[in-house]
Amino acid sequence: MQEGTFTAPGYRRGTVCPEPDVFAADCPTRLLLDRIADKWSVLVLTVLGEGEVRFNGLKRRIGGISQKMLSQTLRSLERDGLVVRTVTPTVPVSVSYATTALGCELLRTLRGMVDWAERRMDAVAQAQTAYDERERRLAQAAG
Amino acid sequence: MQEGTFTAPGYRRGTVCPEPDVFAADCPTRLLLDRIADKWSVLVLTVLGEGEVRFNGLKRRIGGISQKMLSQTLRSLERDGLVVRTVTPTVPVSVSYATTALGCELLRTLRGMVDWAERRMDAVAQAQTAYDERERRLAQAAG
DNA sequence: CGGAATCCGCACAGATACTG
DNA sequence: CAGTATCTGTGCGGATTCCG
Repeated sequence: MQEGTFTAPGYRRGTVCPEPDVFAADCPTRLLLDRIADKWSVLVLTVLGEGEVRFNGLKRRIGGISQKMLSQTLRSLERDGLVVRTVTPTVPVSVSYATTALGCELLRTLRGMVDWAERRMDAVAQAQTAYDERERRLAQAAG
Repeated sequence: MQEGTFTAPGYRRGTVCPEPDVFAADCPTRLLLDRIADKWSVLVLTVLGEGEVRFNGLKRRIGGISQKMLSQTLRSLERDGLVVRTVTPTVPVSVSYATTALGCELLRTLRGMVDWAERRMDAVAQAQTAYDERERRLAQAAG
């Protein structure tokens, strides 16, 4: 097993790549991309971009997320240094989450993706209709 | 079931939301986000951003992708109007993929995400180490 | 309130084989 | 070369329960 110069924690497989390359299955950057190119991560970070939010606030805001996935996503984001968790020892305890500077930096590019989805949805919908129509015709022609 | 003004194909659930909102579990934009905030979609589009590529070219370039996932991802991207498929009737047949204008637009924001991952990997790795160390201490203190 | 722990199903992903 | 078809398993994610 050859050693590379580019290693990182959270990187669990057998080989190490000499430089950052998201296209290499075993590169740490690829594993990182797998985590951030994830719908829940994107949504959580986007909400946190609006300001500090508490656990159940996030859960209420993000439709369809389970407590488990929210918990897992938050822990992963915190471990990667993208989110900070703040515990206020009230009764019952109050826990809030916010983006770090690093998370904020990433968030700028994620926001572009979310905005694009909301802005271009109609164009995508048209493309889908056209595609489905073509498929339908082909299937019919094939009989 | 109330009708909204904002509907779209590929939208299969019971309710319809009146305006684009990625935080609503049943909004078409949310379903779109689920598809593009996906590691394989991001990697495929990123490769295609470099120019027209054939099926096996993509497969070779993207480490760890199975032919099934590549095929599914490409079909989904094509249906959403982000990618065009071109068949050249040679023997054997040659099929190449490229981004559409719409896909190119999305790609600009995706590239930001990929670049960020490669650029900030070291900061993330540091955060992970610190987090794991904190966890280790807490676990030890708890005995 | 903010989780952790447990159980469990099924959809998704991998592997393999086959086809035009 | 560029896929489809089929099978199989497994781990993701939902539901539920319990705790500080």
